[in-house]
Amino acid sequence: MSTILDVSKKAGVSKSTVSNVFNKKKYVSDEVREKVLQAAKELNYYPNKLALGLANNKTNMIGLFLENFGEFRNMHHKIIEGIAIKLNEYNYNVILYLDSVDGDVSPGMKLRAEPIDGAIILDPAIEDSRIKELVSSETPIVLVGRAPHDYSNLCSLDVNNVEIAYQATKLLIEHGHRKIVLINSASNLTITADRLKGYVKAHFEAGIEFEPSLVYNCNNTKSKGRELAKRVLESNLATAIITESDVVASGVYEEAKMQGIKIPSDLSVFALGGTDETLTPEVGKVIVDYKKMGEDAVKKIIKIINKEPFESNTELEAYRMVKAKSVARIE
Amino acid sequence: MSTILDVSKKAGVSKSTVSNVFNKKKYVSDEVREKVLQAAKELNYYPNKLALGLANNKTNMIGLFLENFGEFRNMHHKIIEGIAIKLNEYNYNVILYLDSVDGDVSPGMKLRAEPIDGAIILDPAIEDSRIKELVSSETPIVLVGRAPHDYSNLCSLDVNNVEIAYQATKLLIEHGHRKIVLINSASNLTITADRLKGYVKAHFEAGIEFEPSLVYNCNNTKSKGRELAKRVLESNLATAIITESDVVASGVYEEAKMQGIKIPSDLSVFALGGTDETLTPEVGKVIVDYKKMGEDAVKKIIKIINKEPFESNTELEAYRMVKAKSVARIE
DNA sequence: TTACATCAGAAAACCGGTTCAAGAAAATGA
DNA sequence: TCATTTTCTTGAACCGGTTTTCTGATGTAA
Repeated sequence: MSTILDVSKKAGVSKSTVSNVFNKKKYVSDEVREKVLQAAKELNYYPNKLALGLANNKTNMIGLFLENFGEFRNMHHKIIEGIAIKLNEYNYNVILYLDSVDGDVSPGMKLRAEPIDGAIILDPAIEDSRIKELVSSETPIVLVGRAPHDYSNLCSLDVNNVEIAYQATKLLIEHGHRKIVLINSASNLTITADRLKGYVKAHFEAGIEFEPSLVYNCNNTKSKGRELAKRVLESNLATAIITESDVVASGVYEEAKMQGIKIPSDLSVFALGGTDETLTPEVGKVIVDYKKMGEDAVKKIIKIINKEPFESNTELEAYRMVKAKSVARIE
Repeated sequence: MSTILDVSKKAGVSKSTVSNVFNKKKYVSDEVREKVLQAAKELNYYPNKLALGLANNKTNMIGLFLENFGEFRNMHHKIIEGIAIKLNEYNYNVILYLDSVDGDVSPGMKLRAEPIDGAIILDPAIEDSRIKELVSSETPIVLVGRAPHDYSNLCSLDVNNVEIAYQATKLLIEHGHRKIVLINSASNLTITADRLKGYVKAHFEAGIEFEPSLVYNCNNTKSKGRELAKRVLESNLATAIITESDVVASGVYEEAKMQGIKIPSDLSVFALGGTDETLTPEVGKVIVDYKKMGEDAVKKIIKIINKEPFESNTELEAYRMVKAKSVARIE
């Protein structure tokens, strides 16, 4: 690769002049400009992005942080899609970071001086080392999900998960269910706390005692969902299962089929988060527009970077509830 | 953010000594090392990645290039997933680039001096400006898909799309079909040429004349697939449709439903590429393990970067054919 | 005691850009 | 014609690291 120095030599001018030709910050005579452009063209010159980033303290890169569970979920795919496409419009690129929420950082090894102008963090955890580190390096941050309490000043956007879990639980209770298992998300996430809150609230309002042993945690994978479903179904203690996503719900479906349990006649199922993928019978669920969430996250981070005014906490309406054939009335 | 200079001052040593403490390239006395580590800790110091990249000519970033059609397909999601997770194992990150295949580059504007150690390019086109530019900047490259002819020396990996299209077409011919529409991928892609080749070959072998008007091109989206399906179904000229993906197939399904056309009794459908998403009736298709493709692409690019020996062109077996209920015998 | 390695650490050059202060040449004014 | 301003261009410093070269202090052998 040729450098600005190569161009300047070839054109017989100084580095600064070449820089001025490209950045148009100072007036350069037509004659000199032509020489420089010609030289640049012949040498196939493009300014090195690292050097640009170092000099300008700006990289036009946004970090997207998601935890590495060995597989992505549909939700992640859609958010990545929304973010990447939207960032492209703003002439930014996205860097994916698959970091652990509770990783420890030793000096000089794992680095948090990343070449990014801002960070979008998915699945914020209650104790989240990623947030801690990025805050300490003063990187602009947008959280997709609720902020943990010690960082409630951070910019975030989310659907109202308390409300969603509340509505889902209420729906099942209204259908006569009393033993409702909740297969919640991973226990360290803020969303998990919110969902539990809604679940408990619905029970409380209906005068049903909250039974902690009916609540499980699951790190979002189909196999883990299936494993939990197996335990639940074998113990025969529930008439309904609320799952944290449609992926986990499909694990429940599979396990139910194995055990000859019919949905919804023997068991009702409801998924708290999902995309528009289909199961048979169609599972009742809350469909969230994750692509839009990603797009909105981008709009926010760009505003923060450009120091424009922005709404600190946005509650998205980007979801709708599907009351489908997987929920039956009992008694 | 504190810099190496801040640390060196605080520890009362020179920049180079701090660098040596972290890189362990030269012996530093225990006493001095302790002082430096202490200072670094107090200042919460991490080396700046841009500066590292500039000095070392190595960023540990890989560019993933995909074209921006406004939406990703399942295939893209899975490949991104495989690439991101695998790269993480090698301690690399991935940067997404949503560039146009035929974009033009003006000096100083669009840049191709990206901070990446290598590039993985999806959906290579027959005339592909991304490849051209990256080759000219001597970036290590892996193509996911077949290389265009003028770049046949590039490293690539792909399933055998000629064979897949051939088998699919043959299957339909064996079921008695004579008017088989091919809704192929976008006309500028190498995969499109390969699929057409297989389609033509099967016709030739069966002694059926190839009819160009039965071949359509489609840029991979459901809506475009549906639009084409409408034209095909209204003209009533086919007994079978081969689509380039299950996404397009689902567009065909929707349109068929609208027009009261029954699959497979009125129309057989076969998808050339897809993931394990389900349609009803299950569509006959070739399921490709795109996640594995992504992983293999990573292994290759890492080998190239590390100058280890590697296989230049890999034909993946990461697919299987599903002969499902969407294909019926006619006559 | 002198001669010569050895060694820890400092200083300076470099990676490839931007930017600021300053200088030379041209243009303007008196 | 000379002083002053304006216009264009340059050199040097800077961004934050690494690496090569250099220096001064110590250790060892003759």
